[in-house]
Amino acid sequence: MTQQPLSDERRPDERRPANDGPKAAARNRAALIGAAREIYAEQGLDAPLSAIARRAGVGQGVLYRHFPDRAAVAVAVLEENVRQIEQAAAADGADLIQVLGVLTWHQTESAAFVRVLYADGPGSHSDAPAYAQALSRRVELALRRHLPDGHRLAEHADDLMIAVGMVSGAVTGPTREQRERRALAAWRLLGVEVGPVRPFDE
Amino acid sequence: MTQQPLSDERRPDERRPANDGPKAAARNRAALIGAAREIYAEQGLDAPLSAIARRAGVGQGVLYRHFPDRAAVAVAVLEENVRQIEQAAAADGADLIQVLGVLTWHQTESAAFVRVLYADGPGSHSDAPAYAQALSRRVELALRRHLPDGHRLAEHADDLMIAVGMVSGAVTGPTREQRERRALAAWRLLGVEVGPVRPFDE
Amino acid sequence: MTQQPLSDERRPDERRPANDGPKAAARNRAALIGAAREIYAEQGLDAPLSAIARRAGVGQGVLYRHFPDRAAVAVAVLEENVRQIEQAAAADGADLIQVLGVLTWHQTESAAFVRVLYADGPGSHSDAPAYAQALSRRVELALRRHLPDGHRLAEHADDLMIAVGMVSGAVTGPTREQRERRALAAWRLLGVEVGPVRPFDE
Amino acid sequence: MTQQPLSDERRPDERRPANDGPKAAARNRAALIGAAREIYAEQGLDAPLSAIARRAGVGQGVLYRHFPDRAAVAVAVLEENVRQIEQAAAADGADLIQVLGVLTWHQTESAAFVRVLYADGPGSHSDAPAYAQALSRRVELALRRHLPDGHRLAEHADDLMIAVGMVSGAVTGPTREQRERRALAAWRLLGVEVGPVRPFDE
DNA sequence: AATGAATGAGGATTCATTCAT
DNA sequence: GATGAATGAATCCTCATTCAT
Repeated sequence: MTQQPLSDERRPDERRPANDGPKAAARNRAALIGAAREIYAEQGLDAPLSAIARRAGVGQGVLYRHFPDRAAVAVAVLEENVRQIEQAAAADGADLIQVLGVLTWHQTESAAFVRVLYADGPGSHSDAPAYAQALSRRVELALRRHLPDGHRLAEHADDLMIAVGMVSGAVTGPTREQRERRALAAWRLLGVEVGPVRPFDE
Repeated sequence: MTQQPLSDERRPDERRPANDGPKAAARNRAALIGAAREIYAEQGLDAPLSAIARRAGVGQGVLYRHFPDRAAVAVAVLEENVRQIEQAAAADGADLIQVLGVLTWHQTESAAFVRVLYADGPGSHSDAPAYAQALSRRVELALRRHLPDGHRLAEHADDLMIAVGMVSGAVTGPTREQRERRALAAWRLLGVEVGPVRPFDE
Repeated sequence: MTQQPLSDERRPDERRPANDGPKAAARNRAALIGAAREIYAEQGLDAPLSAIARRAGVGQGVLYRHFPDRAAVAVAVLEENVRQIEQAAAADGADLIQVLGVLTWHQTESAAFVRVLYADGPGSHSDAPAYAQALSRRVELALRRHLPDGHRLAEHADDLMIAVGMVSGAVTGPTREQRERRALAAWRLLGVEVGPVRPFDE
Repeated sequence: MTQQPLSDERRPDERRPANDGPKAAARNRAALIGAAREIYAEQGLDAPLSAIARRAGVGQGVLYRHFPDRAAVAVAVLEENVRQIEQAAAADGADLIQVLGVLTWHQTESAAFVRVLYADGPGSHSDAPAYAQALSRRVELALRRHLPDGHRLAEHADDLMIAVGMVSGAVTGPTREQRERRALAAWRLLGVEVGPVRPFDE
């Protein structure tokens, strides 16, 4: 996901055996989400769905079997991110600093992350905003669980998620490294300490 | 621009005879920029160009006569915003607080403002990012002109524009009022005072 | 192919159900090439691609699935012609006179034949001239295979294909019969004997 | 006409004074024909009319004042060529060889020459073929005037103009020099002697 | 359950032609 | 008469979505 694939082609290492047994469905779903994550990072959220199916090495029909519409794909990608953040929050000895590190990782991984999570302004076709909002809530809960009472972001109710949005807003640039640098600068401007920026893969 | 037009139709009060001769050119250009501003606010930057032409009450060809491509339209809209910010910065007795108020107005006016100005990440096909960057620079200069030496955002070179990006990131929501509330909360979290949020119209 | 269809409409006898599955692919490709051949003969090479798709009884997308661009369609049509010439050259007991007859048939069939094969002058935007040149070479080889050493067109290296171009240049007129008459006159002026002008179908 | 202009821009040396006196009309007509000749050579006969007007340094309306439709422009260009051929035929001491040299010059100058003169096959929208046919006749008369009785091309009635078409068919290639070489090879294959290939400018 | 071809609507773009100034 | 802006029809091209196999 970090290394940029060079083409739209199905990559050889993802070729699946001709085994079409019952486990294929779950495998396809996972392949689609992974492919979508890559394609989104490369082409943005408006990438053609056919590109995602191709990258996943499945037919277009399979994509529709698993996801009713375009938004559902994006949300599924996002859900994985959110689950990682929740896992980071639930891990032994987790604290806000650690969890923010994982959150920041995902913010810098793909601009898509943000555009889905906060897409409720003008321009959102609002087909699946409800679930996106639920995901936003889950992120908030994971963070708030470790938010000390006197923390800068604990003063007003909305401050926590506004800060998350702010950091996302600061995240621009062609490389992940540059985006991480800007994200960290943003947290610094907010006076908030952040742990190592990395995915959660216990 | 703030009040939502009810439909995509050409509004009756803008109907004009088929051909007003050369004098219509300037008028049409202005109408196109105004229409684009509205359409962008309503539908986002990916709105069909035909919708902009229709809203402006002109044929599609006129749009192409004035703007060679999609990006040129967005940049033209943005340029007006930037010019207002520059004028605010050049006004008598202007200070950072006033200028930030005008900047914030435009940030809350349209998500487009930001997506163009900071669109350099993956997903931007930007053929005209150079000019967008120039606009970004002009905003920075206008602000920096009033940035006192000991200011929070004067410490690191990038802090100023990162902060601008952060506030833009915080700006979501369906109504301008809600977006303004979030923008102000963002500036507060940054510890930066902002003047009245309003366009600059001397 | 020789008889002129009366209209651009999809002909009833070619109407097919909406989706015949994968097997339709080959059939559609053939239908497109056949339709293109007709349309080119009627309207010239600049005919709208939509007309070809309509004549073939398929959607526009199918055309783009099979042929990446306008030139690819023309080349596919041409390739069929060239293949016939090659087959005529490879047939038992073939001689130059026979092969020239088949070549001449295709020259009189459609002006398109020539314009693609020799289109390298100003006005050709040719993105795919390379393949067209390869086709030209294949025609040359098929002819040269039967070109006796002392033949009029064996003197200079370019004479053979210049002669082919010359005959094509002579071929004008609204009916195939008239074009054939002129083609034969052209070969006579060149002092070259030509066999019966007919397609090669074993 | 021979040297390739580098751009579509109006060339400085064709800038006309602001003098809009009565002689402007004739001057504009000439400028349009010259511009059309260049544009046809560069872009082919399907070039946009706007490019011709721009190159001529006049508004689009002027083009329509002088020429009712697209074909009329092409025919006007062609007429100049034909007139030169006629003048060459009428010149003192002219013979077939000289006149064919002038004809060949125009054949190599622009593929357009031919496409108009012989465009009566499929693909011609036949709006102005009558006048084109008249031009063709004028070329034929100019040549026939010097055609000796026992000449190769005097045997059958159509041979003369078929030969002209044949040479045009041989003329391909990106540079005039290459086209001239092929034209001369074509005349050689026809057993016809040709004089120096040059325009007629007594 | 998977495949990938086909459909067809939607949007981009280009020009011929008109016409107010 | 000249200008060149505006119109709008025509064409290109791309996908989202369906569906026979």
